[in-house]
Order: sequence, then C-alpha cells, then structure tokens
Amino acid sequence: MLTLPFDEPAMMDAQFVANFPRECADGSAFKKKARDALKALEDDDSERDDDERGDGPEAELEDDDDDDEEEEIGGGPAARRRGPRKKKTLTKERMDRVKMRRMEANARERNRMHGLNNALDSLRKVVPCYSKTQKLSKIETLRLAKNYIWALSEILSTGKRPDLLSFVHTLCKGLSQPTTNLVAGCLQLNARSFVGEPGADSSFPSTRSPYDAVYAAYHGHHHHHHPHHHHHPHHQDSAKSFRPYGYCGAYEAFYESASPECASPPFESALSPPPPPLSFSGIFSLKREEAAVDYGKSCHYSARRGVGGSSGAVHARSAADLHFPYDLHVRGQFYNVQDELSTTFHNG
DNA sequence: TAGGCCATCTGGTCCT
DNA sequence: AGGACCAGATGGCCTA
Repeated sequence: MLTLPFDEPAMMDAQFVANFPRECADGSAFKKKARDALKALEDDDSERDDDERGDGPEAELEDDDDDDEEEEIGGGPAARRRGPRKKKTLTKERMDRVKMRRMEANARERNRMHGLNNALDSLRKVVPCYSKTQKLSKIETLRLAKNYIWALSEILSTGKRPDLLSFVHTLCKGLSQPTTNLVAGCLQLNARSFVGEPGADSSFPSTRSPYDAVYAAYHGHHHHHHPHHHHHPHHQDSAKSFRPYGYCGAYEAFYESASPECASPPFESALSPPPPPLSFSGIFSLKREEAAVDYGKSCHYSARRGVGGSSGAVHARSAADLHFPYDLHVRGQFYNVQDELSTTFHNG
C-alpha cells in the first residue's frame, strides 16, 4: 500500500513521489498507484479553500485560468485577442492528466537513474578498487575505470610490464587524494616503497598484489610470487618473447571484427582535467586500515564477470588460480583470454 | 558548519 | 503525444 500519509495534502506532489516505494515506480503498478494517489489528491483539493495558491506548475495553470476569466468578463472578443495567450486553458481533467504525466515522468526518471546507478555499481566491482563499505563516488569510479582501461591497454599494446609505481601512478591520475589512498591500499602497496626508504624496492610489493595477478595473467602462466620476481631473468625473457601486441589486434582476435576505435585511447579525456603530478608523499597520509579495503573478497581479478556485450555468462576463478581476469563470452562461445593471448603470442 | 555527494524533481529538448 | 535524455535546482546526509 501507499506509504505516504495522504491526510497531509501539502506533502503531495514532490514529497509523495520522492517517498514513493521504488518497486512501485515502474509499469502499470506505478500508474495504478499514481492514479490512486491522484484521486486522493483530488479529494483533498475539493476540501481545500479555493484561495490556496501553491508553488509550481499547478498554481501557474490556475492563474492562467483566472486570467482567462478576467479577459472574457472585461473585454469581449477584441480584448481577448490582446497579447499572446500564454497557455491553453486547462480543464480539471487536463490538469489531472498533466499531474499524472508528471508523476509518471518522475517515476521513469527515477528508474532511469537507478539503472544508471546499477551500471555504475557494476563498474565499481570491476575497477581495481572495490569495497562495499567504502564506495567510490560516481566521478571517481569513472575516472578510475578510464585509467584502468588505459593502463591495461598499455600493457597489451607494449607487451611490457610497467613497474608498479607507474601502474599505480596511471591508475591514480586525476583521482582525489582519498581515492588515491584507496587504490594504493587495494593494490597492497608497501608504503615504504614509495617514500624511498633505504633498502626498499619500489618496484614490487611485499605481497602478491592484484597487479601481480594482472601481469601474471598477461604472461599466461602461473606466477609464483617471488620478492624479486620483477627482475627475475625469467620474466625478462618472457617479456622479450612477446611480439608487439596491439590493442586492436586483440580486439579483432576475439570479436572477428574491426575495433571500434583502432587507436590507443587518449589518456586524458573530458572526464578530468590534466591531473597534477601525483604526490607520493601524500598517498599514505591516510590510515592504512582505511585503504586496506576488503580486498580478499573484492579482488576483482578473480571475480566472475562477463565481457563483450550484455552477456553475463562467465567462468569462475578461484583466487588461487589467478589468470587474466577476463573470460570472454562472445556469440555463445567462451574465450579464455589467457589462453588466447598465449596462443597468439606463441604463434609468432 | 561548510563542502562533497547523492537522490529526486522538474522543465526543456529531441526523437519516434 | 509520449518517452528518453539532460541539466539545473533543491534538500538530505555525512564527514572533516
């Protein structure tokens, strides 16, 4: 049932719609309830004094009606033609329809925004920093996603593993300081590696990080963590064994069609102004526990996901079996990106 | 308390 | 006519 107290007519319109249950805000269910609400409103209107003049379109329309009356009474046909008629005279039925449409439009708009927010939530779950307790803001989510796409496409196109510092730097470009902290925490960065403490190696974290997972997956093989794996000859060789692999080529390999945009994406976009140089000293200004979000369960690299259209079909991955994060589901077939990459790389 | 973020309402515009 | 989309306005909530 309706949750709004209809014995308070002043609360109607905006307040009513604002409090309308989300489930009711779509389809015929909403329309029926809106009609009921409208009927309740009419009943209230009939009980109210006629001199009540509220804000908004309703009052405006009623004023127009009054003007019409004055013109007809005072002037006759000639006076009636005087000046542009602002609006059509609204009958009560027409006004009701206007109100009705407004409420339905509000409901649609609400639904639309909810859909947008759901999509944004989906995006939050696949960017490198996801926390149920500390959600990224909308704008930060978009910025981080842009940076993430850019960083991954760079890895693909260059075939090189950027050092962790660069990776984080890229991810954090244009982000606010708190978000930067969050991302750094998500990637399990060792603070000492950034402040240049003697003996600290800024190139790799103290524990296996999502970054490692991405890179390991990119290399298409299991990747046992080693504190100095970045400089391990094996990895150097692996990297060298790759032939240049273009973003567009990857796209076409999976989609059998041309990439919609066969060029490396420009890093900067309208989403954000050119970011200032990242202040590493500022990265860890926040408490570590703040940044250390529930990475264990949110580690998106092992999350189930669908890529390539609206398909939700995916393969499950365990955290212990980290490969390239994406399993593509295209045209009814599953493509394990890791395998595809390996095949592609080793065919040359 | 100011500022950031958000949800919602609203009117305008464009499209079907 | 009606729906989708958009941007501005507004008020609530939260945090530093």
